[in-house]
Amino acid sequence: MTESRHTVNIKSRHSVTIKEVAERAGVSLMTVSRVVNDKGLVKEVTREKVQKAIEDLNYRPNISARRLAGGQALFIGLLYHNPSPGYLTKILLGSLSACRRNGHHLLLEDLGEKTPDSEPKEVARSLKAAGLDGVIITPPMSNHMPLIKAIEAAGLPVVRVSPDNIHTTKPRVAMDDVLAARHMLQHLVDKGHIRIGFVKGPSDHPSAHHRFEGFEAGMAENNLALEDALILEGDFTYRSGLDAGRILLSLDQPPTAIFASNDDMAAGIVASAHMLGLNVPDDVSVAGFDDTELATNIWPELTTIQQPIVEMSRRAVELLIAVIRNDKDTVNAYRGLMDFKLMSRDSVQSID
Amino acid sequence: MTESRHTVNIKSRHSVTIKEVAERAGVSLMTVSRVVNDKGLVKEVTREKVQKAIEDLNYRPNISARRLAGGQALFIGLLYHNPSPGYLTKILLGSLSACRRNGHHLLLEDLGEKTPDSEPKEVARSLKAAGLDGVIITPPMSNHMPLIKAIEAAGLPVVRVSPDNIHTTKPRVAMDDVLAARHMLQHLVDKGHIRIGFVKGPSDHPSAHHRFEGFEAGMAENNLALEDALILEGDFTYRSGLDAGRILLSLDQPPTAIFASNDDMAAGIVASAHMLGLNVPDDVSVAGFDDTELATNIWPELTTIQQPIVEMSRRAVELLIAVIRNDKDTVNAYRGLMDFKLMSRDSVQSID
DNA sequence: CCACAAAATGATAGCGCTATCATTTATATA
DNA sequence: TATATAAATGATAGCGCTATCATTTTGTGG
Repeated sequence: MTESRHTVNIKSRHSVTIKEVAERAGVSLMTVSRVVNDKGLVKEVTREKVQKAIEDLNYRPNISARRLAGGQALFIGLLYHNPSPGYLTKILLGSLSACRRNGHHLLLEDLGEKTPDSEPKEVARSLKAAGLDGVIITPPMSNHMPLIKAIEAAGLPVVRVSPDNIHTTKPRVAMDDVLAARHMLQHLVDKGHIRIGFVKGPSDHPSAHHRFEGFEAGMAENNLALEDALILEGDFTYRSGLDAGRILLSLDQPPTAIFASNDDMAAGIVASAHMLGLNVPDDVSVAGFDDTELATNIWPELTTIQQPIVEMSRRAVELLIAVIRNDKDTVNAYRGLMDFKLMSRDSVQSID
Repeated sequence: MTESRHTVNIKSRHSVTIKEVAERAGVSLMTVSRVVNDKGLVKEVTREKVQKAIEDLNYRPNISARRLAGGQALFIGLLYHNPSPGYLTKILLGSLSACRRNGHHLLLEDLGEKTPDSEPKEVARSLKAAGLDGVIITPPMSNHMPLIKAIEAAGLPVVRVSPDNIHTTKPRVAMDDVLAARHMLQHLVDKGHIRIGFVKGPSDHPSAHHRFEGFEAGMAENNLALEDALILEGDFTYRSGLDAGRILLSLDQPPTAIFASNDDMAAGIVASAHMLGLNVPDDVSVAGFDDTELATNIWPELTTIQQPIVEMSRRAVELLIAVIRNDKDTVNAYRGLMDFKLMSRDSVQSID
């Protein structure tokens, strides 16, 4: 903050226009616009003069004027269907942030009211009729192929968030569940656990396969044999975790650690341990997946895999813009899978 | 959808302008604008003609143009600090919806990075400098009086969401915790419960007082005596619910129902019951408050009080706009407390 | 110094709509 | 019928900015 700034009557965000900056810097409107938009073709001396005027006047561009004049504002649809609130929050934060930065509109579309199973074509048509330029589809609808095909057939570009087929060549944003599950398994092995139980998600759910695949790969890497009695299947609910935990912890030789395919089931397993008078993590360590709100609500807090949801949704917006703009460089730059994070908390400990 | 619509080449949302509607309806731009904005001074016959043209062409106003021309777009700051994700989601959905409908900008401000306890004036100054027209403050910051006073002193109108002092004459949006708690207590009594335990929130938290006040009032209305041993204090965490549940359920005469001041503690009480080999709700009914995600994640699902958060945040935006516009009628219309909803689920049952 | 090309800068119409003032039409009254 | 008033409609400048074309400045080579 320069001293001269305190003598300027700053009324509101919209009072300082590009005209005033131009006058103060002694250049034209267009030169200010070029500086603001990093357009090049501006001499460094001139640029510095303009930058100073911008700072002195606390100039902020008027987004509405930019959009109207530039005619470049896109309308991006974000489709969701019964997400967990924690997941939707992060999706919203990331996508809103990316839209704001790029001067685009984000329109939320809750498919819960639309019974998408019945009429994919009708949904696609109404999205098109709403004037959307492209669509981001979040789980679980990111795996609903009839709907996706209908939207693409309607001529709308689509970016999918965490589709089950992460190897698709179509635009998608995802992290690697297999690698993340291997990482968690390795974490348990590094803590000395050898006898490790695993609770799968529902077999009709491909992400459940990916997580199990990572568990299997990690066991193989550590030359640990899979034992059928230690591998059960749940349905991603707390109740199914309760049931699985009761079975695993009642074995003659119970596991010293249990890795559940999501946090809800992990929380149910913790509750089962407590029902059986066991202490977590002293008697059994429990790990989850997803880092939902539940993971830190219960006691002890869960060790789990955190998905970078905010960053994924931000990237989904940027990828969709690149697709719409036919910006192949950016599309290619975003092919990679995103990093996850292992959140080590109180539900896992080393074997003494 | 009329038949004639299918013969129109609809390119995108921005292709149909007010000019095209005017031509089709045989009126001026301003007449279309008046119809679109419900401005009055338009004959019914003319209005119908314009409406038909709007529908035929699927005209949608260009928000950027409206904001730029109208010069009425406000920048509304939404301040939050470590909210639960479920809470923030609903706040976002409601406030975004209200902002979109009114053509205003919503700017999110996460106070978590700003250590608001240290510099309320600095926070207020930066909000003002960002060009905001007004601010919505969500819990827990809606009770941070130094910050609120600093923001008001900086000349920014403030609307608080769920402040602890719901009787304040300053603009706020809230529901009645006392009445809601009375309602839940009555629900338990109507189910035949007489011996009812209560777990308070932390005594330095005014909403905890309100909920206890409602419990007390409901007990008095039903001529039920308060028994000290049945009333404990937790700190709104799952762990404190575990502890309180263990104590209450180990009494010589345990309660037949326990009402916890929030869902986290209620979930901990359910876990304690399970640890003690008790069945919920057969052996003890458990009720919570807030209807957080946790309430339906655990098993059995909690009977609880649901706050109308989406509607509250929508109203907060509209109230703030009314304050900024000095629209006293609307400000007065929004003085009332908002309705809650009792969500009756599996954790409470009648005494046989 | 001159000619030419490239870089830098400037002027302005227009983006879609609305606030405001001007004009036209309809209605009421004498 | 004439006049005044109210209701309804229309014309247009301008909101803040950018795409585009025009003009000026600078740098290079002969």
